[in-house]
Amino acid sequence: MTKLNLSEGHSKDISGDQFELSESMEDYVETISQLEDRFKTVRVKNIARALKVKMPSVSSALGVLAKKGLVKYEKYGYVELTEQGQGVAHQVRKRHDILKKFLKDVLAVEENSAERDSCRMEHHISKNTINNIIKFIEYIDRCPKGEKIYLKHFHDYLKSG
Amino acid sequence: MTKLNLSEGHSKDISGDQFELSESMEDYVETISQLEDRFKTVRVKNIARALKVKMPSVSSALGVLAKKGLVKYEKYGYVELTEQGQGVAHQVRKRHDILKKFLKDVLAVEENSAERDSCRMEHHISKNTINNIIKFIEYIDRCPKGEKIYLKHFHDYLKSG
DNA sequence: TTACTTTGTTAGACATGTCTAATTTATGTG
DNA sequence: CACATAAATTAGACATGTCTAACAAAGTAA
Repeated sequence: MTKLNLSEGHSKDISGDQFELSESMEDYVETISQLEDRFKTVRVKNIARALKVKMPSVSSALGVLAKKGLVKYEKYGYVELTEQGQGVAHQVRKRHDILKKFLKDVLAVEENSAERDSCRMEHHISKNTINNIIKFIEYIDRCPKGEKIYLKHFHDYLKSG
Repeated sequence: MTKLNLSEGHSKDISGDQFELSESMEDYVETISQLEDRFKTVRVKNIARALKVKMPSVSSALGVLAKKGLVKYEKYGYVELTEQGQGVAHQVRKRHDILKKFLKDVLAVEENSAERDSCRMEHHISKNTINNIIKFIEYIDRCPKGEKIYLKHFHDYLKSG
């Protein structure tokens, strides 16, 4: 099970709606953030490959994100998220991770579907709903054991019918 | 609580992906279906108002949907879903209703957010995930009482913190 | 039938986001 | 240094889906 830092106090500001980013732009920010984590230096080519788009699409997106102040970006150079960009990325990734954890651990959706669905749904989920999902996971994790047993029953039920 | 027909055997074919409809086109089909239910005769103007778009957008969408064989549509006349269109509508609405019920009854998301979120997420949820959600609701509805009590505890926990 | 109102369509602009093809910049090797 | 290769950009096409403005059809009422 993926470890999630649910106690970090992100009950607010998890939806990242103060930047009015399109689904597509959220994906770029999220991907850049993941690449920064993995490789320390990020280039147009890497983003393109990760998102399965061509390089001109990335160039164009970086223009938009730079104008919004979310990436630092000099032509032909490396790509970096600004502080604000990192903030947005954090929110988006958190939504993604929570959703995925929920799908896997509670609804017993298998890895592939959970990843695909959380990728797509993360852009369309409200603050309220994400917060309740966080609470749900917290609740199950914290409560003595009854909840986990019932969850286990459910997962068995899924298999046996 | 909304009554949902979960026993009708829609474990398959709930995602409606055999028509490759865009989010937007799914919304049109869903809305037309709802209007047919409510008013028996559907016109461009009604669709426009329901979806908060202008009439030319509806005209254009109807052209696309007619070409795909999902609506019957003669210029200046009434709009009707074909059999296929009704099939798609049924799938989309089912996804919507299940999602909304889940958000409300399990996660205790309040009506407005639940409606908004299910509207947006319904387009991005896989067959697998929807099926597990259906099973989850079934499970809770059918099991003696333990599960409902834990759900109640969770909802209390949400309020009290 | 004629005039008025409502409804709907067409034409064309615009925004977003993608792509290919052509060009430019950067980089590495002799 | 000079040239080949890889990486990135620009220019421009295309698809989707929206809008406004202008026009056309249908319905209503004298």
